Amino acid sequence: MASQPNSPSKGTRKPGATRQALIDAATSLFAQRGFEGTRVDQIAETAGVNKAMISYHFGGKSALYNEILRKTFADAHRRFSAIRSSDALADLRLRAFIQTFADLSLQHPALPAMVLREVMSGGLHIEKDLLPRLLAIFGLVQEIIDQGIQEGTFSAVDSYLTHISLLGSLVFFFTFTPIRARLEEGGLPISVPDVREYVRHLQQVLGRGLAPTTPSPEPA
Amino acid sequence: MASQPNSPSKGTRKPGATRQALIDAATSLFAQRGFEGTRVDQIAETAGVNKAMISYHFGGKSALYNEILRKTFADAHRRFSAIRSSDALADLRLRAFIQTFADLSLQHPALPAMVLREVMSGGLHIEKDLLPRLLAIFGLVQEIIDQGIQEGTFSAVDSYLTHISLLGSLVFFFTFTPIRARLEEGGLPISVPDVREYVRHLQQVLGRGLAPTTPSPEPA
DNA sequence: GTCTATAGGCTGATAGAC
DNA sequence: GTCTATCAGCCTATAGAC
Repeated sequence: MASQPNSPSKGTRKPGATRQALIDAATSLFAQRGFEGTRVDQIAETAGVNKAMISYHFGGKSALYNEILRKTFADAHRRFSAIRSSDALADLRLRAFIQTFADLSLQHPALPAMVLREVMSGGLHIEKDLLPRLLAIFGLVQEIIDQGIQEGTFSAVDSYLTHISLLGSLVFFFTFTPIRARLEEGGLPISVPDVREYVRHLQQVLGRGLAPTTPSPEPA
Repeated sequence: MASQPNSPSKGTRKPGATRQALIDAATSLFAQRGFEGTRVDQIAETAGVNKAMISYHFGGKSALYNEILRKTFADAHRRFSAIRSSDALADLRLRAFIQTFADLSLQHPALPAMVLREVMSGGLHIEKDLLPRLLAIFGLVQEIIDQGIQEGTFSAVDSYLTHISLLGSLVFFFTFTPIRARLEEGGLPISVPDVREYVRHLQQVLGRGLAPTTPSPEPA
C-alpha cells in the first residue's frame, strides 16, 4: 500500500505526500507487528521515502505512532457520538454500535489491533491525553446496556461484563480475519468470513441473549 | 515472581531451578510485553540468573518462547480432550468449555495474552508443529456448536462466527482484567470483576442467545 | 551448570549536503 | 523537504574460566 508517494525519485513532491505515505505505511505495519515489532527502516521503505523523514515530520517513531492513534480515535469518537446522542431504544443503539464498529474497522484496518495492543500493554505507548478517549469508546457499550436494563429492553445482566464480551468478540474477529489465510496454509481450511454476516450474527445472538427472561408485553 | 531460584549467589543450585526460573520470568514478561517487547536481559534479571543461561538452556529467546507455548498448550490440550470425548449435550459441553477456559486462564495467566498476540501476529513467532495444536483448541467450540445445531439444542447459527465470538470474549476478558488497575489510575473507576461471575454471565447470555427460536418440546 | 567478558549486528536518531 | 552518512546505544549469542 502506498509505496510510491509521488513520481520523481528526488526533489519536490506534492506537499504532504511524504507525511501521508509514512502514516499509511506505519498504520499498516504497526497493526500487523505492533510498536516494538515495527522497524523504522521498514516503515520508510514501505512508504517509499527515507527514514530520516520520520524524525523530520513527526519527531520519532513514538510520535508517529501516537499521531496515528490520535487520528483513528478521533474518527471513532466522532462516529460513536452519533450513537451516544441518539434517543433510540437500547436494542437499536446496541445494533448501531456493532454496525459502527464494523464500519470503522473496515475503514481503519489497524483499529482493532491497536485497541488490543493498547489494552494489553496497559497503555504503554499511548500518550496521556489519548487514554480518556479510548475509555470513552469503551464506556459506550456499558451505557447502552444500563439503559436497556432500565427500559426493560434487556435482562438484568452485568453491563461491564457484557461490554467486555462484545468488545472482545468484535476486536477478535477483525484481528483474526487478516491472518486466516496464513493458518489455512497450516492445513486447516477455514470458511470465508463476511463482515456483514458477522454483524448480523452478533446482533442476533446478543439480542436474544440479552432479551428479558420475563418478556414485557410487546405489541405483536 | 521467582526472582531467587535458589539461595547461593554462585555455584550449584537445585537441578532445573535456573531453567524453571527462566521459564517463569519469561512467561510473565512475554505475556505483558509480547515477544519483541521483551528484552533477554530483563528475563535474566527477573529470573535472577545470567542471561547467557537462556542460550544455554533453550538455544535463544525464540526457542524459550516456543518452549513456553508448548507447555501451556499441552496442558490446555489435555484438559479440552475431556470435553472433546464427552458425550453430553452441546449445551452442557459449551458450558464446560467456558469453565475450563477460565480455569486454564487462572492457572496460566499468560495464556490469553499469548493466544491474542499470536493471533495478532499471524503466528509469526510460533513454530510450525505448534500451530495445529493451537487450531485444535480453537476448533473445539466450533465442533460443539455444530453438534448443538444437529441435536436441536442450538439455533442454526454460523459455528465459525460463534466460536470466534466466544473465544474473543474469553481471551479479551482475561487479558483485560490484569491491567484494569492501571487504567483506574487514569481516572475511570472500574468495578471489581469476578471470574466466577463472568463464567456464569457468558454461559447464561450465550445459552440464551443460541437457544432455538422454535424451541423443541422439552421435558418440564 | 553457571558465570564474565566480549563480539557482532541491528535500531533509532541526527548532522549536514543538496 | 529530502537524502546520505554516521553515531551511540542496545540486543543476542558465544567463548572460555570456574
